[in-house]
Amino acid sequence: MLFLHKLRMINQNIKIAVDAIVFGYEKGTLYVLAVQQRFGELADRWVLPGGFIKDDEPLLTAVERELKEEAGITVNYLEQLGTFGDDVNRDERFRVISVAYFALVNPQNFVLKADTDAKDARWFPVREVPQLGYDHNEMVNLAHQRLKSKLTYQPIGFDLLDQEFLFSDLENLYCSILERDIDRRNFRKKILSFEIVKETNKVVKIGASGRPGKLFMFDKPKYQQLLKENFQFEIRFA
Amino acid sequence: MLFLHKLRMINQNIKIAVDAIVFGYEKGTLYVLAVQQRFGELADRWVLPGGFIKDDEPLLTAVERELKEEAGITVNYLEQLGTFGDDVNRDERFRVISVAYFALVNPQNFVLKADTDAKDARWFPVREVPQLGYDHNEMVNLAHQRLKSKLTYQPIGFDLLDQEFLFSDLENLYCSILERDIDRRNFRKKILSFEIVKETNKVVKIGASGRPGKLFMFDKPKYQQLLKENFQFEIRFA
DNA sequence: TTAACTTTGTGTTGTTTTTACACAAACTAA
DNA sequence: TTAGTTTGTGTAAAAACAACACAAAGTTAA
Repeated sequence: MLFLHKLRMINQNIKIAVDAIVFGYEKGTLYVLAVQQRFGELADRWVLPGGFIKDDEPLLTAVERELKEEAGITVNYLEQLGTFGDDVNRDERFRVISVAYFALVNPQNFVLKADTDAKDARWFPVREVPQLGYDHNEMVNLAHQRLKSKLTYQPIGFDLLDQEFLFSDLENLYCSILERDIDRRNFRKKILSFEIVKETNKVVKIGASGRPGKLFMFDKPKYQQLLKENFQFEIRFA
Repeated sequence: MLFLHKLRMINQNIKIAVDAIVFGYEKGTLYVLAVQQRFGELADRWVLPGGFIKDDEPLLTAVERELKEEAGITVNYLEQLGTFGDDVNRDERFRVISVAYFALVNPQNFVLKADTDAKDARWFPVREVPQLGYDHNEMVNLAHQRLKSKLTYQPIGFDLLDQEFLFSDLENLYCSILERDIDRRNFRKKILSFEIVKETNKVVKIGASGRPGKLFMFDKPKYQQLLKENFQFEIRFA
């Protein structure tokens, strides 16, 4: 940290922003949220939701606020991804350092309402994200990698699903995000062995064909307790 | 990101700093680098090396510069740890958001020379780090956890050792940092199975007793090549 | 009502990986 | 030359993983 005698010399001209990479998942496709700028020379350009933080505002609060303002959503999972500040010209106007956040929403929050600040807010399939402003495509890529790797060592997939889900939903989520085949029996065995999902006694049929399936839920309290006991979630499949 | 019509409203009063948690390792003990502030009301207080970034300076450059200035060292490994900006009063003077970096040095760089800005620079055993200024103890804890977990899935331990090392050095490093016993035979088998360490043909005796051992080296090019081929480093022991 | 189709649900076996474990070789110091 | 220290090495039992197929419960259409 700087020392007091230097204080007078501090005259930084750098702004701080937050940006969020929000993932949503539906029927085998992973989506990323982007918003369209409303004003300025660069209006109409797609970017990640985000914005400058206020002087007295914690970083996390700023992200949550921007997500509300620009897309009208509340996320299910939120963690810091990383801070982008090595490219001094990443913003064309003046120097901005941005703290990027990684977020997941479940389908309940999948409905968007572009609000005051954004002209539009849309979900893009992660493979079809258009060119975004600033270094936001880089952020998306980094977040996408993070999602893939976290999926294997943290039970984070549940945050992309409804509270109650079919086992096949979970399995398809893993298959499609990790882009590999998974043996249904081994997957089920593995997940159940952790004892962090509990079976409801509801049975539903989804598509209009096939045998109805049981609904399951993530048992979060149980998971948190297991964590204290040195439990390690991990999924690795051939 | 903010939109242009709002530009006039941006008048952030927040400063940005970087801080580094630098780990060194010697003879079974893990050390963290701290510096003593030289000036100001809070002189003499121990803190992590770091400081404010310059307007046109990439974050990484700023950390490297501060490490040079305050402790006269160059690190062996450097990555972003996280950004601390949720506690609006983490700095008692005014709002500072700090990007924390995680760094490793090898014993060559273990010699410190407190330079212009710091009164003193010292290695503290990680278990005996004194109370530091700001939220720096939190940073140390987070970095310590990161080190422990990274050790198991990235060949990062080599960055804490001399370029040439005995197998027992590596083993002891793992034992002491992860705080668990490791079976010497299984460990050696595992590491060798990755084929990322090569044997030199030097043989040395270190302490003045016992059978001399071969020196080994980390084969970084080989490792980087294996990475491209989907190689996964991983160490997990009972 | 039955046959064809779709999706859920379940066990076993062979293979690979992990764990546990002990003794000889090379040197030093007394 | 004996006792002490550190390096170096193999095997067997246990656990985890991978591969694999068929019956049950429903729908739809002939």
